[in-house]
Amino acid sequence: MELFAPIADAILKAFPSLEPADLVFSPAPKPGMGDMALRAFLPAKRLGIAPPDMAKRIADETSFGPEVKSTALAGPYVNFHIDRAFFGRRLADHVFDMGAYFGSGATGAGKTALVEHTSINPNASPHVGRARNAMIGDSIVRLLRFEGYDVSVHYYVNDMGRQIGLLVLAIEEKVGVLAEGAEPDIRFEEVLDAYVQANQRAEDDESFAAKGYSLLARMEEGDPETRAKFHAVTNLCLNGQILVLARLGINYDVFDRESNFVRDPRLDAIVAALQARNAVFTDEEGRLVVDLSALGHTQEEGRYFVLMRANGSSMYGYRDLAYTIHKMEQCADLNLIILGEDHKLYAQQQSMILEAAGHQYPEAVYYAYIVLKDGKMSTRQGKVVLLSDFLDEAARRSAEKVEEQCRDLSPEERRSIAIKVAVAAVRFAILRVNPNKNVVFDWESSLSFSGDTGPYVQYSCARIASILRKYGMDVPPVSGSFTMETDAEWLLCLKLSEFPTVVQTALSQRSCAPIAQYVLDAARAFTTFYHECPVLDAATPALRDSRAQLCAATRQTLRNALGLLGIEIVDRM
RNA sequence: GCGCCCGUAGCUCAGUGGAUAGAGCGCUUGCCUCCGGAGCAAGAAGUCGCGCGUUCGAAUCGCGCCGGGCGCGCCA
Repeated sequence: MELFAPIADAILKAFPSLEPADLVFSPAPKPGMGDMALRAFLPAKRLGIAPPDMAKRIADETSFGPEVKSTALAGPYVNFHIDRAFFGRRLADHVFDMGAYFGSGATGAGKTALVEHTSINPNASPHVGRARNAMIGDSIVRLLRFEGYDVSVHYYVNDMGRQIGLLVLAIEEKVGVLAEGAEPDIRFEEVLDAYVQANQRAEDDESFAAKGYSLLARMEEGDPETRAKFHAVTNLCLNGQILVLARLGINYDVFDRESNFVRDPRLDAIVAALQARNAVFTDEEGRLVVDLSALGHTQEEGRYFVLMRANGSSMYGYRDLAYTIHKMEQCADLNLIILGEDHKLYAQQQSMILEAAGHQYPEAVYYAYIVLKDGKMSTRQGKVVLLSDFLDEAARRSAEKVEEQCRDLSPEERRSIAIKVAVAAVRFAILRVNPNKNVVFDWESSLSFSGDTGPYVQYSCARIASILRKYGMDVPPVSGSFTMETDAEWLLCLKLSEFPTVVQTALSQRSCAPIAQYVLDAARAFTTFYHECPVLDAATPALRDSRAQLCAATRQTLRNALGLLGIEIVDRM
């Protein structure tokens, strides 16, 4: 919010050639130096004078209102001593007015967005590496919705391919022939083992691998019996995956099946467009190959992109072209896809091919992998930490804590709290790091409940709830006066006022990591306030009311910010 | 080899041109008759990978190295 708009307006009145964006306010390095500072660099550039001179002119030539008590020059900075209570009142009013929307810039109002994320192969229980995609995607979805976008969340179900063919064979050997409409007699949790075994066997046994290919070929021809087998297996896996992801609060609107895009008529137009550019050829072994150098690709690496095998079956990347066109047709405003960094070249190739045919590729958001201490995870090799195991352990640990802290609550209430705390620990641990950094997975640090963690922030909220319970009303009355005595109160105010800016930063970076960082800063600012400023035992009733309002404003801000991360606040924990 | 990403305290990470580079974990020392100790206060710990440049000013921008991750024609 423009907390300092009254000050900015006064300066703009004195210097009409300045733009509002030139006036950047920030906290002073130390409260003793001032309540907040204005940097003179941008205004100085605008007026073509030296920053220290600009600072002096602003201080001298602006007629400030009574909310400015004094100014002090410090080189290129103007430090302000202001009426803190005036701005505290302004901040609290604004937060209460906006409520659940405090922080939103409403930049998506009237717009639609389509986000594809997760899109795990339906072959086994998801591991925590895959979950990074889902959590990043889900948080971006929450951010876009907060900004007012009408968002549709898509999950691409890769229900084709050799891997699935092999899995079908392996499961049939285990439980008998898969028939149309019948549920396979195998639990979701057992599929990972079957998948690992199937891949191992395909490596060792050529005839088994060949059977996988021929099953895939029948699938692609549209053979109804084969389709039923594939669907039986992929549905089992997809349903299992959705349940695990739902535990993290991650949900989807649309499931798009790859098998629906096999013989898509739109693909013919693409090949025609490539032919017109002389960018596609059939190689000596009969494969249909795109030569991207004809489309402006300059490197030798990634120059060739195979669309179809010699036996006439299509590659994943071919079917994906049709799917992308399908998505783009549905949403013009903002079309995002969350991809692992290993897909960068692939996405570039897809983009070039589509552009050659007059289409566009979505805006890609990349993330680096979560790796184990001894290398990357691999579902195919069974070298994974399963998301469900990870969540179970997080829930077990938080339940232990809640048991000892909340004995007066019912078992159901305690369970609900324990789950929220576990989700907070897991989501926060993943989301707080910059997505393009590798994360080395470590059970202890990602399940920690103390320090820079989601539960630490929830704990601040629980303390606020506790104070407000004793204070006696949910939201303190908005009264005309506001009282503020300490630096801690003021610094908390400043921190809360930064939230809308942080949301815009996250939006432009397409990352919720700044939100996570912000939430920690805000919780720390609150904790300092909490220790230095008694609320219920405040010296005067006016101070007590003001501090209670600050508590409520903090809780609203934390609730909104944590919501973007998919973390719920709790009143008890 | 080529392309993209990363390199900041012992460890995990913030800090996308501005005041003395900040947190957490771990370590040392204190703090629960005091609104919740999942917490707080204090201390020790840094050639911001290395070098050269741009700038009044660089952890931040450019170039070159070094180290790590990912990718580079019939996997998805």
